[in-house]
Amino acid sequence: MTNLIKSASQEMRGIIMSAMGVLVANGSFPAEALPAFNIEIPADKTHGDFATNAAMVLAKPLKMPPRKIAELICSEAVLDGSCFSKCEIAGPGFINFFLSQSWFSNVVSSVLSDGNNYGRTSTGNGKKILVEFVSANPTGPMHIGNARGGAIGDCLASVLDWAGYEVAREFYVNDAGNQVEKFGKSLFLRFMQICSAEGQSLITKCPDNESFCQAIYDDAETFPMPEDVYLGVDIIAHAKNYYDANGSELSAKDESEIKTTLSNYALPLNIEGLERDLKKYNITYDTWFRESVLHNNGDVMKIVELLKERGYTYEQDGAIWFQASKFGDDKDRVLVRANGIPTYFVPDIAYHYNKLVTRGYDIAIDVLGADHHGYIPRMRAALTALGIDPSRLDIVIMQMVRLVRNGETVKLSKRSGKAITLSTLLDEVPISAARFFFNLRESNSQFDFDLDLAIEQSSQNPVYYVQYAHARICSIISNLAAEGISAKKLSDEQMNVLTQPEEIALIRYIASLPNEIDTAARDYDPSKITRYSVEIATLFHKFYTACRVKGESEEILQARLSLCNAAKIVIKNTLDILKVDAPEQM
RNA sequence: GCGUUCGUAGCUCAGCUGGAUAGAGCAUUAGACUCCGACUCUAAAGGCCGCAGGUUCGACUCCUGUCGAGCGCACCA
Repeated sequence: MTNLIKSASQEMRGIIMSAMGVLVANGSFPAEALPAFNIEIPADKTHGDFATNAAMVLAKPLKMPPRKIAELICSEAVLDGSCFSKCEIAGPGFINFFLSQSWFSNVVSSVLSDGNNYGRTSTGNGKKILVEFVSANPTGPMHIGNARGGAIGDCLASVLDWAGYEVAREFYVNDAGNQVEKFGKSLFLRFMQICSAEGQSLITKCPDNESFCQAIYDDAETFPMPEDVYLGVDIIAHAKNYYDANGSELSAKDESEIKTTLSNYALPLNIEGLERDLKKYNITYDTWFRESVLHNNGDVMKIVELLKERGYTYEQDGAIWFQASKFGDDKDRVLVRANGIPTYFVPDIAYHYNKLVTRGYDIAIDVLGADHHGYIPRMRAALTALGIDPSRLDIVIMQMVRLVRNGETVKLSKRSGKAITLSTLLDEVPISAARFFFNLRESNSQFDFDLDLAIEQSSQNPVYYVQYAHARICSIISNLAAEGISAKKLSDEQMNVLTQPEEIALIRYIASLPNEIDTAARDYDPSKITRYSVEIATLFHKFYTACRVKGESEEILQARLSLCNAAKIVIKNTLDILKVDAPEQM
């Protein structure tokens, strides 16, 4: 739980505050409330490790030039016994503070003692967060958008865990409602086609299932399908598999029974498939929450009743409406259709009610595709109407992924039967690379997934760059071990020989990991950690070319070996957050 | 039309919720292994931060307008 950047920054604030206290006491500053000032980390390290704009914000109320104020503050700043070695005035009136050598040494020893927990913070204070992501329809395989959602959601959950939240991962299974109806209808139609004379003759022509399914799919004239059903070959395959196992007997039953039977047969298989594919992608969920539960236990209708009781519903054209516009939504929304069936909105409210009230999570996060962003105000409106603080629901929107192959965008369509599935993607692209790639950018920016590039496994994919840094460190350590040299535990004083610019730059960045985790958690942006890992690898590679470990004097060698071990820990920890392998050799 | 996300180097993107001379990677050019892994490193070149106003000591960052792109705007989910 060490965050040396944060504690240094707090120490600096204390120094400035007491300096200003002295100045007020001796009459140099007025006793009135002084404006708030910032402490920041300058991009340019010649401007110190920390800088404050205190003198500049004071200029106006004190009617004094900022540099003059800065001089006064600096003259009263007591650095003895602090982690700072000096402070100076620069530019228009910034006061720049420089960290002492012992601070840097302390960073290395702290990392070594925290080990695989280095970077963890307690910012979340054990708040319970539920992260729901992917939640793909169980009516078909997952596509590339789900792959992005999976990588983002899973890593976001890790980041929050590292930031001290109590995190659970959940998959919401839409195993009820309209799309399941549609699923049953699609299976029914395909099953009847298989049992038809045309289907039977095709079976003799195509003995293996793969070519059979493709043949039916391709021949839309002989085997026509309506617009509003699922057309993918996976549907045909389910129908064919059922047929292979049970024959055509079912086709004599009435339509609704066929639909139910086939749906009950195929849906569990699909859900197992989702679980299997996600596991392959290194994602395991704490819970798989089924929508059907909410229908069966009466929660869905209970929501309608609750909203009615509170007086936020009305009837119009035979439907029951929710006054969403009273709570910031664009317009009112239908809860129960004129035909008596609730819209998807109601079980969704029930689901969020279940998360936040029944199960008592402090915060629920949904990772959703950009095509769902319009749904946020309506869900917040519903929560507000139910007396739940809507800020407890946070939505992470991820923009669409465009798949690029040979420089051309591949049209994504669940219905075409040809969409690239998560499973086939992982056959082509290494899992680590895919996860890393999908977390390289903010979720809220659209990007092109260049299939050729990802498959190529070239060094353009930064995951290899980071992994190489890790392997390189392991190699240094094992080379030294072969000579009988192992790392010793050093005191901070012994570490004070780490003064080269490359060493200092590396240590400084190592020290910022806890901060980085906090901001990634605050912004719900795991891509910050991905970029952090690339940067730490860069700084290590630079250190490596500038500073030798092997062959140096005992004291330098040991200090650098400690630094290598610290860097290794940091790379390993960040890759763990991303669930990317940290290989010892490549 | 309304809402929403976005527009930064030739390309792909950072820029820490207002700070100092706007940063990386790829691509281009020129260099570095008798030495811990060259899957690496050093350097050059590359910019009206979409455009126009405004707010202030100070704007890529905040506000307004405008142009361009993606995504939404069902008694579908």
